[in-house]
Amino acid sequence: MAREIAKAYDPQQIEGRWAEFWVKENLFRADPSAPGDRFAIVIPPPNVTGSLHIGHMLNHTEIDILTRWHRMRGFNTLYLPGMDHAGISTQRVVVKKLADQGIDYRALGREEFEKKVWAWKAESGGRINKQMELIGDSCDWSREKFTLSPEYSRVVREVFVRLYEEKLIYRDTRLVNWCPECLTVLSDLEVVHEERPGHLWYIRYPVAGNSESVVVATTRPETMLGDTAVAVNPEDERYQHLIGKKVILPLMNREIPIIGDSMVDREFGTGAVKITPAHDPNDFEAGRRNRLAEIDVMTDDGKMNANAGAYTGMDRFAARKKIVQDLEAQGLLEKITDHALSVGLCERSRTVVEPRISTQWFCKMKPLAEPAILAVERGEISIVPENRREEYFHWMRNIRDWTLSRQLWWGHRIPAWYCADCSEVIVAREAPQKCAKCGAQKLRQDEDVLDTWFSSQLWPFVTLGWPDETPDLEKYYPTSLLITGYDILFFWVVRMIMMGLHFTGKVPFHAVYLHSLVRTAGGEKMSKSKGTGLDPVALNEKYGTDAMRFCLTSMAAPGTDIVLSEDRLFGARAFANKIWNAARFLFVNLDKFEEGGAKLEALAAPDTREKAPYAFGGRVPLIDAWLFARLADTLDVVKAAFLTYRFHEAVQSIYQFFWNDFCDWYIEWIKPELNGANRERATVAWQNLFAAFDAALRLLHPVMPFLTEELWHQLPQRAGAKSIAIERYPEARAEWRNSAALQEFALLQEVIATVRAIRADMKLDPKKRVAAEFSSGDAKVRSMIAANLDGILRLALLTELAISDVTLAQAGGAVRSTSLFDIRIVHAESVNAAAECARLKKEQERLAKNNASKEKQLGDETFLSRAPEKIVQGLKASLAEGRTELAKIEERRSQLNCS
RNA sequence: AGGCUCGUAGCUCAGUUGGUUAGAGCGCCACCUUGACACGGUGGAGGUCUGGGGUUCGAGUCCCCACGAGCCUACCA
Repeated sequence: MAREIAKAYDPQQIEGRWAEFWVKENLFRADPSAPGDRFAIVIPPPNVTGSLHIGHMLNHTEIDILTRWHRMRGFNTLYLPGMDHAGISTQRVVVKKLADQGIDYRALGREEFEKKVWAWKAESGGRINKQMELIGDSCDWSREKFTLSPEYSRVVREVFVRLYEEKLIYRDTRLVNWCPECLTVLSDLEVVHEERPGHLWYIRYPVAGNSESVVVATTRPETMLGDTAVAVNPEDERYQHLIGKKVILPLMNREIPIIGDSMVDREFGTGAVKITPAHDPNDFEAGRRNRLAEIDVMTDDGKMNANAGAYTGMDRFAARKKIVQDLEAQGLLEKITDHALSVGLCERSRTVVEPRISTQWFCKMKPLAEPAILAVERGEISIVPENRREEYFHWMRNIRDWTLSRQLWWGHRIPAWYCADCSEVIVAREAPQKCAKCGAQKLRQDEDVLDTWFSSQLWPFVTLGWPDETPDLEKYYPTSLLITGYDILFFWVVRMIMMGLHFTGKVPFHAVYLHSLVRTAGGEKMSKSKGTGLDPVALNEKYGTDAMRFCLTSMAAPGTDIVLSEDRLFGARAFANKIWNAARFLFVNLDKFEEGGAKLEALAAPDTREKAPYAFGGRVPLIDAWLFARLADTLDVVKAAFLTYRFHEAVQSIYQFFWNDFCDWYIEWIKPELNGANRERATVAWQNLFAAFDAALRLLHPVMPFLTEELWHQLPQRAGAKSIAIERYPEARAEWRNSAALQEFALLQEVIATVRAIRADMKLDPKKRVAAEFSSGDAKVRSMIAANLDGILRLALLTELAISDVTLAQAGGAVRSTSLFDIRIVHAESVNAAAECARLKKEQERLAKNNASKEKQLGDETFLSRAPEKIVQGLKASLAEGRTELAKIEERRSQLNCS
């Protein structure tokens, strides 16, 4: 039967098919009652704001690699998918979509708007699930969860009520971050800071009742309309006499007191500060300390309100300009200096955040943080990379209360009701019928919703069934590992740890691996809103999903960010193609072999692959022993690397094994055997080739699932088997390890490379076979060469290789030497003496320099007495080799009469 | 303001506890359109590891300073 396989790998032809197959066959369904150690991982739920970006691709690839790897190694594996309703982000997306259609979402009303968002959720969520399917996520779709599903909401209310009852959630009026565009309060984390050039305006406030005045400096003049005091440091002699007096607030003509407060830095500005309790966090504190009035001068959308006198109705920044002008006109503007300041921006809208006084719900964090700090200190949760652990501690030890409520419509409605009659606040799991205090039935539920992270923080246990004691919770909680980007360490990871400990008494996961961010060429974080994001699906179409997975992980060294480059993608695609063609080689030759009448299926049945490598004539051929030894080494490296999240190391080691060892050496070496006249030898070669290729595919499968699945199904012995994804991962077997074979084959490689180098130097016809001589003083080396002569002759393009123990250095012709052996090509034409002399001179200088530095070190008494014996011996051996080589070079030079 | 990370070949990046001749991919040069693969093969050139100082028998690797790049945290008007 002739197999049809395309010459070049075309991922588009096969990926979609397998993606569908994995879903349809339900291959990744978790079974808590099945045997096997747990490997459970919950997805960091993507936001339903649109589609997955390149960062998700990296995240999912890492998760999926480890999941597939564990699954193949026999673990009871769960990869739980799902999505986050992403309150503010999603609401913004839908509001904008509606606005583009000329619809004001507020006019729509809450209920209608929510319907629109649910429709959007269906669309975006569907797209995301399709993307996940296409990038190969091997998750259990039957367990998909959503943070705003009715079941999830029930648990969110439960948690809110419990925390309220424990007095960890409370309602308070304080200064909060307000976004005038999103029209909601924000937590401190949702405010990003940006350094911007600005000014410091010095404004003169006249003292009431005399001719004195106080000059204050401010970066936000418009807030002066809400000033309720001027503060000076009580120790400051310049102002001491004014404390207790009053100033007249310019523009407003209001008298406000001069107070003493030690918060004032005498060195900064003028040493006198205007106090605006309703618009500045410091001033707010000062105001409360000194019982000052709090005057809010702005509206929700950032305009000046009725308290702003003549400026009422103006935009806050327009008001700033006008106020400065007016002050100047009145001669009250003392001076203006440049002043760089960091402004707080809304993470989502990039609007300047306005500090405002507002009544909101808060969560007390200190008591929750303490056990979470302990858990990490005790090592119950490991955080990788190490430096993030320190960030964790720093953050947790300085944690502040969390503003929970949001003035949005999309989210979990706060389960609090207010009595219209007695103002009682009722927090309950279900809507109460009447006021618990006065019995009135006029109850109004809080309009606000919860910060989206309030629900996400419950993700690891709610998705497994908590608060019910489900088999899933029993088996898979705590989960094994969390993989996510370090940018949401504080938003999400720390909160999950706190909530997990608080509500389940257990850590939510045993390890956290925080991966890199994918950045633009300029080093910036990729962002859709800035247009610098990359669409993974488009890239996958161009290069193949496997190549993308491979490329991203090959660059994912822990602790460093990734700058995705086109070059790397080319390389990854080439690798996929290389494997494809290695398989093609196999299939094409298999056809020829099968025409010879062998029953290969029987020889290479699945259970026989474990017995490889097979022997021929009572002995495993060197090439096979060597390949399996290399495979064992590779498996060791891969295992160690995956267990420490060093994806790049694992992937590079696989690459090296497949391309260099398997393709460049193994396949090239065994070519003649496969279809050779000796059927018995050919059969063994095929058995070993199959076993090796089969193992190599399984080795690669977690990284490149599509390609390996496709090729694995084309292997002849796989006809009845379902998927490589549920095959056993190869284990580095003891009998594969073979350091003698590794050493011996390395010698052959060196011999072949040496001949090739001489040939290239001499510019011999690349197709012409020539005769050569080999010499070594080491009998073992000579016999190893003699035993593998056929392969050497073929790969080095030689007609013969005469073996002797006479050094060839002083012989004529083209000689190249190492400390172990000499090789001479027997060639009628003379060597280009000048070129050879130049090459030898360079070698000579290099060796002489190296030897000299080693001699110097070995002559150093302190080195000899302090360095470990192993190092000293190694250096001595290396010097001996260097000297032998140098001697040979010098001999050659004199023999060639080099100057 | 504090903290963190990075600065290694033309480019993009590896380099685990300090140890003998610092690696890979791409690009480059030469040759090879060979029956798995030109998304290929063979051979080769090319870094003294940003700069300075220190610890050490020994430093790309540890410490200090400087310069450059990026990130995070922060209520100095």
